Amino acid sequence: MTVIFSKKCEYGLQAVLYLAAQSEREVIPAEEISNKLSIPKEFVSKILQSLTESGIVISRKGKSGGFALAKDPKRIQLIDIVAAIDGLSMFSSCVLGFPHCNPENPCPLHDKWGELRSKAYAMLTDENIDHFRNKTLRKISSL
Amino acid sequence: MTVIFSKKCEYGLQAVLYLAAQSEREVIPAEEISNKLSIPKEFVSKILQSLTESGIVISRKGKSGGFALAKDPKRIQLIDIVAAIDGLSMFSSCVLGFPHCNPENPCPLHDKWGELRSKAYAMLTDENIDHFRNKTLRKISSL
DNA sequence: GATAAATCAGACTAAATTATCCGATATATG
DNA sequence: CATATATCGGATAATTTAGTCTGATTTATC
Ligand code: FES
Ligand code: FES
Repeated sequence: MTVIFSKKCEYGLQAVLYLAAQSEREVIPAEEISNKLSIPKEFVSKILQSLTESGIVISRKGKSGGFALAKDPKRIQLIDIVAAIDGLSMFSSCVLGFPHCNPENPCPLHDKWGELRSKAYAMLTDENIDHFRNKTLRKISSL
Repeated sequence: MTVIFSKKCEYGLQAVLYLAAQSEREVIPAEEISNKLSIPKEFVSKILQSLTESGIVISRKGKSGGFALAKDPKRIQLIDIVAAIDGLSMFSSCVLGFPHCNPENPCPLHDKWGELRSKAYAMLTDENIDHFRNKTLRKISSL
Protein backbone atom coordinates (compact mmCIF):
# COMPACT_ATOMS: atom_id res chain seq x y z
CA MET A 1 0.00 0.00 0.00
CA THR A 2 1.11 3.51 -0.80
CA VAL A 3 0.19 6.38 1.49
CA ILE A 4 -1.95 8.63 -0.67
CA PHE A 5 -0.37 8.68 -4.13
CA SER A 6 -0.09 5.81 -6.57
CA LYS A 7 3.34 4.28 -7.05
CA LYS A 8 3.55 5.95 -10.42
CA CYS A 9 2.88 9.31 -8.82
CA GLU A 10 5.35 8.74 -5.97
CA TYR A 11 8.01 7.91 -8.54
CA GLY A 12 7.06 10.91 -10.64
CA LEU A 13 7.36 13.23 -7.66
CA GLN A 14 10.71 11.78 -6.67
CA ALA A 15 12.05 12.00 -10.19
CA VAL A 16 10.96 15.60 -10.72
CA LEU A 17 12.40 16.60 -7.35
CA TYR A 18 15.59 14.88 -8.41
CA LEU A 19 15.69 16.88 -11.63
CA ALA A 20 15.01 20.09 -9.72
CA ALA A 21 17.91 19.35 -7.41
CA GLN A 22 20.36 19.19 -10.35
CA SER A 23 19.64 22.65 -11.65
CA GLU A 24 23.11 23.40 -12.96
CA ARG A 25 23.30 20.28 -15.12
CA GLU A 26 21.92 19.71 -18.60
CA VAL A 27 19.70 16.70 -19.11
CA ILE A 28 19.80 13.63 -16.86
CA PRO A 29 19.46 10.13 -18.32
CA ALA A 30 16.69 7.92 -16.98
CA GLU A 31 19.26 5.37 -15.96
CA GLU A 32 20.85 7.70 -13.44
CA ILE A 33 17.48 8.48 -11.89
CA SER A 34 16.68 4.79 -11.85
CA ASN A 35 19.91 4.00 -10.02
CA LYS A 36 19.79 6.83 -7.53
CA LEU A 37 16.14 6.42 -6.63
CA SER A 38 15.87 2.63 -7.06
CA ILE A 39 13.06 2.87 -9.55
CA PRO A 40 12.94 0.39 -12.45
CA LYS A 41 14.54 2.19 -15.37
CA GLU A 42 11.89 1.48 -17.98
CA PHE A 43 9.22 2.51 -15.53
CA VAL A 44 10.66 5.87 -14.54
CA SER A 45 11.42 6.46 -18.18
CA LYS A 46 7.76 5.93 -19.08
CA ILE A 47 6.64 8.21 -16.28
CA LEU A 48 8.96 11.00 -17.39
CA GLN A 49 7.81 10.55 -20.96
CA SER A 50 4.25 11.13 -19.85
CA LEU A 51 5.35 14.20 -17.93
CA THR A 52 6.83 15.66 -21.09
CA GLU A 53 3.36 15.54 -22.59
CA SER A 54 2.11 17.48 -19.57
CA GLY A 55 4.77 20.11 -20.17
CA ILE A 56 6.54 19.55 -16.87
CA VAL A 57 9.75 18.03 -18.21
CA ILE A 58 11.49 18.03 -21.56
CA SER A 59 13.60 15.29 -23.07
CA ARG A 60 16.56 15.09 -25.39
CA LYS A 61 16.97 11.94 -27.43
CA GLY A 62 20.16 10.28 -28.54
CA LYS A 63 23.59 10.02 -26.99
CA SER A 64 24.01 12.17 -23.85
CA GLY A 65 20.28 12.72 -23.94
CA GLY A 66 17.95 12.55 -20.98
CA PHE A 67 15.35 14.54 -19.10
CA ALA A 68 15.23 17.99 -17.55
CA LEU A 69 12.63 20.34 -16.17
CA ALA A 70 10.65 22.09 -18.86
CA LYS A 71 10.60 25.39 -16.99
CA ASP A 72 11.97 27.34 -14.08
CA PRO A 73 11.62 25.17 -10.95
CA LYS A 74 10.18 28.25 -9.25
CA ARG A 75 7.21 27.82 -11.56
CA ILE A 76 6.53 24.15 -10.84
CA GLN A 77 4.56 22.94 -7.83
CA LEU A 78 4.15 19.39 -6.57
CA ILE A 79 0.45 19.56 -7.35
CA ASP A 80 1.32 19.83 -11.04
CA ILE A 81 2.89 16.37 -10.99
CA VAL A 82 0.05 14.90 -8.94
CA ALA A 83 -2.52 16.43 -11.28
CA ALA A 84 -0.70 15.01 -14.31
CA ILE A 85 -0.39 11.48 -12.93
CA ASP A 86 -3.09 10.68 -10.35
CA GLY A 87 -5.41 13.54 -11.15
CA LEU A 88 -7.12 15.72 -8.58
CA SER A 89 -10.18 13.61 -7.87
CA MET A 90 -8.89 12.76 -4.40
CA PHE A 91 -9.51 16.37 -3.46
CA SER A 92 -13.19 16.18 -4.26
CA SER A 93 -14.04 12.60 -3.31
CA CYS A 94 -15.52 11.32 -0.08
CA VAL A 95 -12.90 9.83 2.21
CA LEU A 96 -15.29 7.03 3.16
CA GLY A 97 -16.10 6.26 -0.46
CA PHE A 98 -19.66 7.57 -0.46
CA PRO A 99 -20.68 9.01 -3.81
CA HIS A 100 -20.34 12.76 -4.30
CA CYS A 101 -18.62 14.35 -1.35
CA ASN A 102 -20.89 17.25 -0.70
CA PRO A 103 -21.20 19.60 2.29
CA GLU A 104 -24.98 19.42 1.98
CA ASN A 105 -24.84 15.71 2.59
CA PRO A 106 -21.76 15.16 4.67
CA CYS A 107 -20.52 11.77 5.75
CA PRO A 108 -19.47 11.41 9.39
CA LEU A 109 -15.87 12.38 8.59
CA HIS A 110 -16.62 15.15 6.13
CA ASP A 111 -15.75 18.13 8.32
CA LYS A 112 -12.55 16.77 9.78
CA TRP A 113 -11.46 15.38 6.46
CA GLY A 114 -12.24 18.64 4.72
CA GLU A 115 -9.69 20.43 6.89
CA LEU A 116 -7.05 17.80 6.30
CA ARG A 117 -7.74 17.78 2.62
CA SER A 118 -7.17 21.51 2.28
CA LYS A 119 -3.98 21.27 4.28
CA ALA A 120 -2.82 18.44 2.05
CA TYR A 121 -3.64 20.57 -0.95
CA ALA A 122 -1.74 23.48 0.57
CA MET A 123 1.24 21.21 1.18
CA LEU A 124 1.37 20.60 -2.57
CA THR A 125 0.77 24.19 -3.65
CA ASP A 126 2.34 26.50 -1.06
CA GLU A 127 5.89 25.99 -2.27
CA ASN A 128 7.44 25.60 -5.68
CA ILE A 129 9.84 22.73 -6.19
CA ASP A 130 12.89 24.99 -6.19
CA HIS A 131 12.16 25.52 -2.51
CA PHE A 132 12.69 21.79 -1.89
CA ARG A 133 16.12 21.66 -3.52
CA ASN A 134 18.31 21.38 -0.44
CA LYS A 135 15.98 19.00 1.34
CA THR A 136 15.90 16.81 -1.74
CA LEU A 137 19.69 16.79 -2.00
CA ARG A 138 19.97 15.77 1.63
CA LYS A 139 17.43 13.00 1.24
CA ILE A 140 19.00 11.67 -1.94
CA SER A 141 22.46 11.56 -0.44
CA SER A 142 21.07 9.40 2.34
CA LEU A 143 19.66 6.72 0.06
CA MET B 1 -8.72 6.07 -7.33
CA THR B 2 -9.81 6.05 -3.74
CA VAL B 3 -8.83 8.87 -1.42
CA ILE B 4 -6.69 7.20 1.21
CA PHE B 5 -8.30 3.86 1.99
CA SER B 6 -8.65 0.87 -0.31
CA LYS B 7 -12.11 0.14 -1.67
CA LYS B 8 -12.32 -2.82 0.67
CA CYS B 9 -11.59 -0.56 3.61
CA GLU B 10 -14.03 2.13 2.50
CA TYR B 11 -16.74 -0.52 2.25
CA GLY B 12 -15.75 -1.96 5.61
CA LEU B 13 -15.98 1.44 7.26
CA GLN B 14 -19.35 2.16 5.66
CA ALA B 15 -20.71 -1.24 6.64
CA VAL B 16 -19.58 -1.01 10.25
CA LEU B 17 -20.97 2.52 10.56
CA TYR B 18 -24.21 1.15 9.13
CA LEU B 19 -24.31 -1.57 11.76
CA ALA B 20 -23.54 0.95 14.48
CA ALA B 21 -26.43 3.10 13.32
CA GLN B 22 -28.89 0.21 13.80
CA SER B 23 -28.09 -0.37 17.44
CA GLU B 24 -31.56 -1.42 18.51
CA ARG B 25 -31.84 -4.19 15.91
CA GLU B 26 -30.52 -7.72 16.06
CA VAL B 27 -28.35 -8.88 13.19
CA ILE B 28 -28.50 -7.33 9.73
CA PRO B 29 -28.24 -9.49 6.62
CA ALA B 30 -25.47 -8.65 4.14
CA GLU B 31 -28.09 -8.16 1.46
CA GLU B 32 -29.62 -5.18 3.25
CA ILE B 33 -26.22 -3.54 3.64
CA SER B 34 -25.48 -4.27 0.02
CA ASN B 35 -28.71 -2.62 -1.10
CA LYS B 36 -28.52 0.41 1.14
CA LEU B 37 -24.86 1.14 0.50
CA SER B 38 -24.66 -0.07 -3.11
CA ILE B 39 -21.87 -2.49 -2.38
CA PRO B 40 -21.83 -5.85 -4.20
CA LYS B 41 -23.44 -8.31 -1.81
CA GLU B 42 -20.82 -11.03 -2.00
CA PHE B 43 -18.12 -8.46 -1.51
CA VAL B 44 -19.50 -6.77 1.58
CA SER B 45 -20.28 -10.19 2.91
CA LYS B 46 -16.64 -11.24 2.55
CA ILE B 47 -15.43 -8.04 4.15
CA LEU B 48 -17.72 -8.51 7.14
CA GLN B 49 -16.61 -12.12 7.42
CA SER B 50 -13.03 -10.94 7.71
CA LEU B 51 -14.06 -8.40 10.34
CA THR B 52 -15.56 -11.17 12.44
CA GLU B 53 -12.12 -12.72 12.59
CA SER B 54 -10.82 -9.38 13.84
CA GLY B 55 -13.42 -9.39 16.59
CA ILE B 56 -15.17 -6.26 15.35
CA VAL B 57 -18.41 -7.83 14.19
CA ILE B 58 -20.19 -11.11 14.90
CA SER B 59 -22.34 -13.13 12.55
CA ARG B 60 -25.30 -15.39 12.87
CA LYS B 61 -25.78 -18.03 10.23
CA GLY B 62 -29.01 -19.42 8.89
CA LYS B 63 -32.43 -17.94 8.45
CA SER B 64 -32.78 -14.42 9.87
CA GLY B 65 -29.04 -14.41 10.33
CA GLY B 66 -26.69 -11.60 9.49
CA PHE B 67 -24.06 -9.37 11.02
CA ALA B 68 -23.88 -7.14 14.06
CA LEU B 69 -21.23 -5.33 16.05
CA ALA B 70 -19.25 -7.62 18.29
CA LYS B 71 -19.15 -5.11 21.13
CA ASP B 72 -20.45 -1.83 22.45
CA PRO B 73 -20.09 0.76 19.66
CA LYS B 74 -18.60 3.06 22.31
CA ARG B 75 -15.66 0.67 22.34
CA ILE B 76 -15.02 0.60 18.58
CA GLN B 77 -13.03 3.26 16.75
CA LEU B 78 -12.68 3.74 13.02
CA ILE B 79 -8.99 2.97 13.31
CA ASP B 80 -9.90 -0.59 14.35
CA ILE B 81 -11.52 -1.21 10.98
CA VAL B 82 -8.67 0.44 9.09
CA ALA B 83 -6.11 -1.58 11.04
CA ALA B 84 -7.99 -4.80 10.31
CA ILE B 85 -8.33 -4.18 6.57
CA ASP B 86 -5.62 -1.86 5.21
CA GLY B 87 -3.26 -2.09 8.15
CA LEU B 88 -1.50 0.86 9.73
CA SER B 89 1.54 1.06 7.48
CA MET B 90 0.28 4.30 5.93
CA PHE B 91 0.96 5.96 9.27
CA SER B 92 4.62 5.09 9.19
CA SER B 93 5.43 5.26 5.47
CA CYS B 94 6.94 8.12 3.54
CA VAL B 95 4.32 10.09 1.64
CA LEU B 96 6.68 10.39 -1.34
CA GLY B 97 7.44 6.69 -1.32
CA PHE B 98 11.01 6.91 -0.10
CA PRO B 99 12.03 3.92 2.00
CA HIS B 100 11.74 4.22 5.79
CA CYS B 101 10.07 7.48 6.74
CA ASN B 102 12.40 8.70 9.41
CA PRO B 103 12.77 12.10 11.09
CA GLU B 104 16.55 11.70 10.93
CA ASN B 105 16.36 11.50 7.18
CA PRO B 106 13.30 13.48 6.24
CA CYS B 107 12.00 13.84 2.71
CA PRO B 108 10.99 17.35 1.61
CA LEU B 109 7.41 16.81 2.76
CA HIS B 110 8.16 14.97 5.98
CA ASP B 111 7.37 17.76 8.44
CA LYS B 112 4.17 18.93 6.85
CA TRP B 113 3.01 15.42 6.18
CA GLY B 114 3.83 14.40 9.73
CA GLU B 115 1.33 16.91 11.07
CA LEU B 116 -1.35 15.84 8.66
CA ARG B 117 -0.70 12.22 9.40
CA SER B 118 -1.23 12.68 13.13
CA LYS B 119 -4.39 14.63 12.50
CA ALA B 120 -5.62 11.87 10.21
CA TYR B 121 -4.80 9.37 12.92
CA ALA B 122 -6.64 11.49 15.46
CA MET B 123 -9.64 11.67 13.16
CA LEU B 124 -9.83 7.88 13.34
CA THR B 125 -9.19 7.55 17.06
CA ASP B 126 -10.70 10.58 18.79
CA GLU B 127 -14.25 9.35 18.58
CA ASN B 128 -15.86 5.97 18.94
CA ILE B 129 -18.30 4.89 16.27
CA ASP B 130 -21.31 5.40 18.51
CA HIS B 131 -20.54 9.10 18.24
CA PHE B 132 -21.13 8.94 14.48
CA ARG B 133 -24.57 7.38 14.74
CA ASN B 134 -26.71 10.35 13.84
CA LYS B 135 -24.42 11.57 11.12
CA THR B 136 -24.40 8.10 9.62
CA LEU B 137 -28.20 7.89 9.72
CA ARG B 138 -28.45 11.22 7.97
CA LYS B 139 -25.95 10.23 5.31
CA ILE B 140 -27.59 6.86 4.68
CA SER B 141 -31.02 8.36 4.31
CA SER B 142 -29.63 10.62 1.59
CA LEU B 143 -28.30 7.79 -0.57
C1' DG C 1 29.80 6.89 -41.93
C1' DA C 2 29.99 3.78 -37.95
C1' DT C 3 29.08 3.32 -33.28
C1' DA C 4 27.24 4.04 -28.88
C1' DA C 5 23.87 5.81 -25.90
C1' DA C 6 19.79 7.70 -25.21
C1' DT C 7 14.42 8.52 -25.73
C1' DC C 8 10.08 6.80 -27.79
C1' DA C 9 6.13 3.87 -28.84
C1' DG C 10 3.62 0.09 -28.24
C1' DA C 11 2.85 -4.54 -27.05
C1' DC C 12 3.26 -7.53 -23.51
C1' DT C 13 3.55 -9.69 -18.72
C1' DA C 14 2.97 -9.82 -13.71
C1' DA C 15 0.87 -8.73 -9.57
C1' DA C 16 -2.52 -6.73 -6.76
C1' DT C 17 -7.08 -5.35 -6.10
C1' DT C 18 -11.85 -5.78 -6.85
C1' DA C 19 -15.66 -8.64 -7.65
C1' DT C 20 -18.36 -13.00 -8.60
C1' DC C 21 -19.80 -17.84 -8.28
C1' DC C 22 -20.89 -22.08 -6.16
C1' DG C 23 -21.51 -25.58 -2.98
C1' DA C 24 -21.58 -26.60 1.97
C1' DT C 25 -23.39 -25.67 6.37
C1' DA C 26 -26.15 -23.54 9.84
C1' DT C 27 -30.61 -22.10 11.76
C1' DA C 28 -35.40 -20.08 12.33
C1' DT C 29 -39.88 -21.29 11.35
C1' DG C 30 -43.91 -23.93 10.21
C1' DC D 1 -38.74 -33.00 9.22
C1' DA D 2 -38.94 -29.76 5.29
C1' DT D 3 -38.04 -25.41 3.66
C1' DA D 4 -36.28 -20.96 3.16
C1' DT D 5 -32.68 -17.88 4.15
C1' DA D 6 -28.50 -16.80 5.90
C1' DT D 7 -23.21 -17.14 6.50
C1' DC D 8 -18.88 -19.62 5.23
C1' DG D 9 -15.02 -21.13 2.41
C1' DG D 10 -12.70 -21.61 -1.52
C1' DA D 11 -12.12 -21.12 -6.30
C1' DT D 12 -12.37 -18.19 -10.08
C1' DA D 13 -12.94 -14.05 -13.03
C1' DA D 14 -12.32 -9.21 -14.19
C1' DT D 15 -10.08 -4.97 -13.74
C1' DT D 16 -6.53 -1.90 -12.53
C1' DT D 17 -1.90 -0.98 -11.46
C1' DA D 18 2.89 -2.02 -11.83
C1' DG D 19 6.57 -3.38 -14.43
C1' DT D 20 9.16 -5.46 -18.65
C1' DC D 21 10.60 -6.19 -23.35
C1' DT D 22 11.62 -5.08 -28.04
C1' DG D 23 12.52 -2.56 -31.93
C1' DA D 24 12.67 2.05 -33.97
C1' DT D 25 14.54 6.55 -34.01
C1' DT D 26 17.45 10.27 -32.63
C1' DT D 27 21.88 12.38 -31.69
C1' DA D 28 26.91 13.01 -30.00
C1' DT D 29 31.30 11.54 -30.89
C1' DC D 30 35.13 9.39 -33.17
S1 FES E 1 -18.98 13.38 2.21
FE1 FES E 1 -17.38 12.15 2.97
S2 FES E 1 -15.70 13.48 2.87
FE2 FES E 1 -17.31 14.75 2.15
S1 FES F 1 10.47 10.74 5.03
FE1 FES F 1 8.85 11.25 3.68
S2 FES F 1 7.20 11.47 5.03
FE2 FES F 1 8.83 11.01 6.41
